[in-house]
Amino acid sequence: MNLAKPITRPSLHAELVDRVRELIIEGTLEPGTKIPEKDLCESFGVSRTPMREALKVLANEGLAVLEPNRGAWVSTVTMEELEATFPVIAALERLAGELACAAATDAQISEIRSHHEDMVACFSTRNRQEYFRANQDIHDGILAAAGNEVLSQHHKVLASRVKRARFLANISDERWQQAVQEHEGIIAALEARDGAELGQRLSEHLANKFTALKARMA
Amino acid sequence: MNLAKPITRPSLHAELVDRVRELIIEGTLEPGTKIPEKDLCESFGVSRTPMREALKVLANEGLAVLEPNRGAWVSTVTMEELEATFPVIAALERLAGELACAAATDAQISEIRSHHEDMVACFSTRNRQEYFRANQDIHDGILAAAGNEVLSQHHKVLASRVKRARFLANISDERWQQAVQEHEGIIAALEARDGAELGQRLSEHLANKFTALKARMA
DNA sequence: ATACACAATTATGAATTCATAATTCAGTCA
DNA sequence: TGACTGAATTATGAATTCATAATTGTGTAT
Repeated sequence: MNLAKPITRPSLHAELVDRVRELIIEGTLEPGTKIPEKDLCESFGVSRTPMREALKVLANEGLAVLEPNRGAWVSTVTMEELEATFPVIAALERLAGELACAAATDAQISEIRSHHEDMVACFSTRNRQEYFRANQDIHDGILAAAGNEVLSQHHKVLASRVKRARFLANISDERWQQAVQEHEGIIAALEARDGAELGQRLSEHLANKFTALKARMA
Repeated sequence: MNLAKPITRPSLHAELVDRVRELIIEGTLEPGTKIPEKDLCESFGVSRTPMREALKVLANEGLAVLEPNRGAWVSTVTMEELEATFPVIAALERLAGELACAAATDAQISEIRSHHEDMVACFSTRNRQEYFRANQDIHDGILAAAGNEVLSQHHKVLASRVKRARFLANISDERWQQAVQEHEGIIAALEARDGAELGQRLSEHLANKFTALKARMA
């Protein structure tokens, strides 16, 4: 018999990991600030036990820092951390590009193209918010098309640490234009299913993004 | 005043994460078996709270699987997981090779060479145990020489998931010989500080290792 | 006022307790 | 014997409690 899927209630701590992670990534909990354990417990209507379990997991992912006897803090985003993180993301995206060219379905590729076209439209109206969403959809789409769950997981963790850097959005129009052009090349390589080329372009795209960021900071 | 470092007692859960992780990696806790929460608590002389916090972290790393209301289990090592994991490790080692060639000190390089020579000696006497240790020292050394903490962390998590596959040790003598030769090339590229070459060789080394493993399994 | 000492308060780490779900086991019936 | 039922036991998830560390607040002396 196989009438229905087994009922699985997600545990509190797993739910909290996702919810609090979101609060950190989208910036409601700001880098460098204390994570108000008690307040969060009250907001979510749970006791301290599952919340503290969740904070340990988030600390392991690098989004929180636990100070002995002083509680949990949202980790800061330092230039040194970004300097170390970008190349790793680039390496993973390079692999994702190579795998995606081999494994993507035509439907996946055309879906990625449609995100690309959305993104270009957002660029023409300089709609930053929606541009970033479309941009992320493209990169997520390539990861998904690569069909490697381990790769996706690690990329997600690393991307979450970078995304919190609000100043990333503070891009010059010149660099913005360049980024859109790089994306044209990325889409072209994907549609040609040229894995080496796509990997190369994705890697360079990340490197350029970081170079621009550093220039902007200095 | 700066007479001494502040005293920091590691929290129980952090200590437990490391200790239980070791039990899983070295195989005392076998893949697919139940993690005896109560017994572990008694062995370590702690209550269930910090142990359960540790298990959540290990589950997040992929070493354990939590089944709702049924406790924690050591995750199994499937061929599908290895198939997904090896390319990611290869991508990270490729990056490590590139960075190491640029950043390694001469002392680090000569230390890696000495591990290499140990390894060759172990090969000549077919000492599997020590060979694997020396082999790991080489790869860890390259990661350390790369000087990228984010890279090291993610490599460590992925490597820990693979290391538990006991059958990895079950290598043919032919493949073993080939692996030693590949290592010669790796050391040569490192000493020449040819990053692209080293990255390429490390990546291929991993790919060959996995190909040999698959052949052995089939 | 300002710096300090010390009590009161609060937050944290970890053990314990409690309700509930899963498992084991004895007893019953075919 | 072997499958089923339901009580007893055990394990799990989560709340609560408790000891201790950190912080805050108040009074005192300079």
